[in-house]
Amino acid sequence: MDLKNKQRILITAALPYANGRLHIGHVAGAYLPADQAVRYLRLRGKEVHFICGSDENGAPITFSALKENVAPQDIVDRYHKAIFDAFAGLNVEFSVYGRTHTRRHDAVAQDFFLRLYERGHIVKKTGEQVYCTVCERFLPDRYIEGTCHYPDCKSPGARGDQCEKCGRPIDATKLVDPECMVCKTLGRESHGHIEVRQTDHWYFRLDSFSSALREYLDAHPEWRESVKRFSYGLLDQGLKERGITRDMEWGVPVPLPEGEGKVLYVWFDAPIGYITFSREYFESMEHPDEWKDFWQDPDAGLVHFIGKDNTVFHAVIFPGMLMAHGDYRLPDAVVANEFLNLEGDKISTSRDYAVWVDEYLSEFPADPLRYYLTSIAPESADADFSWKQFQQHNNGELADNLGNFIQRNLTFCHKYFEGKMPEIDHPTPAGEAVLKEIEAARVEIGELLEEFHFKAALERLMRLSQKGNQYFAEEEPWKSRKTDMAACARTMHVGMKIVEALSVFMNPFMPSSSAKLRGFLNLPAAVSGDWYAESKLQGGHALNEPEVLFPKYDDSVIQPHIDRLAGKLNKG
RNA sequence: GCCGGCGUAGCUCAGCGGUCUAGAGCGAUGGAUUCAUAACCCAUAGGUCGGUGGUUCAAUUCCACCCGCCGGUACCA
Repeated sequence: MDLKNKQRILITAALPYANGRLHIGHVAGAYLPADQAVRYLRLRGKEVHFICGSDENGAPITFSALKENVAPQDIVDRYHKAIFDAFAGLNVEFSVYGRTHTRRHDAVAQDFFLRLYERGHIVKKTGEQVYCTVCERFLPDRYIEGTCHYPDCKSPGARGDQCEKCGRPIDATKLVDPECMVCKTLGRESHGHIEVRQTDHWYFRLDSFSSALREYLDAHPEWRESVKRFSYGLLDQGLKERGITRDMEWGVPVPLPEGEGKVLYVWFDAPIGYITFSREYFESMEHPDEWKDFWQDPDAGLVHFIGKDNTVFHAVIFPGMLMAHGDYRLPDAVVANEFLNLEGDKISTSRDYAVWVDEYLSEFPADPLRYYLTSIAPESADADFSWKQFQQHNNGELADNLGNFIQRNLTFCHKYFEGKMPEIDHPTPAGEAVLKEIEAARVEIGELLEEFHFKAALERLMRLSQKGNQYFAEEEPWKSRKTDMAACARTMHVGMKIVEALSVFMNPFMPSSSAKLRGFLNLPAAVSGDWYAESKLQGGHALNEPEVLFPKYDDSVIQPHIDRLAGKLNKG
């Protein structure tokens, strides 16, 4: 995605919906790859800003508030903080983590809406919608249930958007014996008070950008297959006007006189949040106009990281909105991951069938999770998280391969070289080969990361570590140190170069372990701007005392997690 | 229903514009070794590449149909 030639890059990660805790599916989908890209690009000396924040509007938040008998603001305050803390614990470090339920965001989103309105890209239409007379509000289709209106189905439990039984789309206004799920959740009588009422809404004329959007996709053959397939699929079916307003109080008010009691649809305002937060960020940096460099100047880079469920909004609708507005450039890339399952089943927040980040972090450090999630990253197909496999990857790869390689080198230097980097006159041919291998890894890991192939990049890193172990075994420094210290030093000097290189290459994937290792090496932790351009570890350099970098976890700490999830399934 | 994905060694997966005797990691077996988190290193293990048919000199890789899972279907975000 030709980021190589871009010096200034803005990266966004999908805005988490502030209505629940953060789980591993979210992390693997968007935030971890985005964070790794940010860290890598910075190592390459790019100016990178990482934009994210809470998506705080939308109907589900108001329903959560009803359920808990608190204000919607209480809900978003709670989860905004919880999610931010979880990110911090995982070392996912944003330049800014904003929120959308603010006056400022209202203003930015309203301006955006008005611009489209004035340019004729938004039209008002009157339609029928289901209304609950007890809740005194219109309901999203998902929140009513009834009997399927297809004569050959007539199954109960059909939702307003789709019949669970026959799978066909439902016209919510035609459901038989509709039931308000909000009332039901709140323990109220849920039948008999659903009406169909007329209401006005504004629609974004996405259809008028069909050909422009197709050209946009055509210009990006390098995007991931799944994103292209999905987006072209939508275009082939024919785009429709999208309703972008809702009858609610909670959200960004529609900035029109007739818009009383209506707000912008959450998915219209959410991506505009990227713009709001960018502006807030650069204002806080006292460069209030600099956001324009990234949103309007094609020389800068703009990349969105998302989960595949957001593809329609980021690859089609938002670009359409930006086109309609006219002042914006289009994103260079939309990087979407597939879904992460858990122990073979779908992650389900409502059933508490998930690995929550805060829960994980109360017991384990961030890096083993970052490592495992990257090693199974759902880049081209859905992947499956299993605790057993987490344990195996941690113990067998992180600890036994990478950690042990580092450990054996460092302790060897401390035992037989007085804690110093061994001095060397000249490397052996085998040593030369290893140095070339380091350079090859540097280039290849870099290329893979530039193309957002995080899983392959991590595998490449691990192969370097394995190479190091092979070298160590072949050279047998434990023998030469008894007979030929100069030969031993030649071996260890080169081995330590691998350790040093790993300390840099590890950084995007496992930042805190990278920093720790840099500490053992007595090198500056911050390697910003330096993708191992040259070795800083010269002969005689004093090393610090190492500790075990990646401890192993035995069954006693893993099994309870497996049991907990199995319990959730049995009940569900 | 329609659109899309998946089904490859015991397990988890690479392989997605037909060239090698179909690969990797883990697991298993044998060997070597002791610097290291009983770690590492070497060797081996022969899986009808979901099924059937077709195109082709040649298909896991292309096409058709079938079986089994899964996702989307635009007011869930």
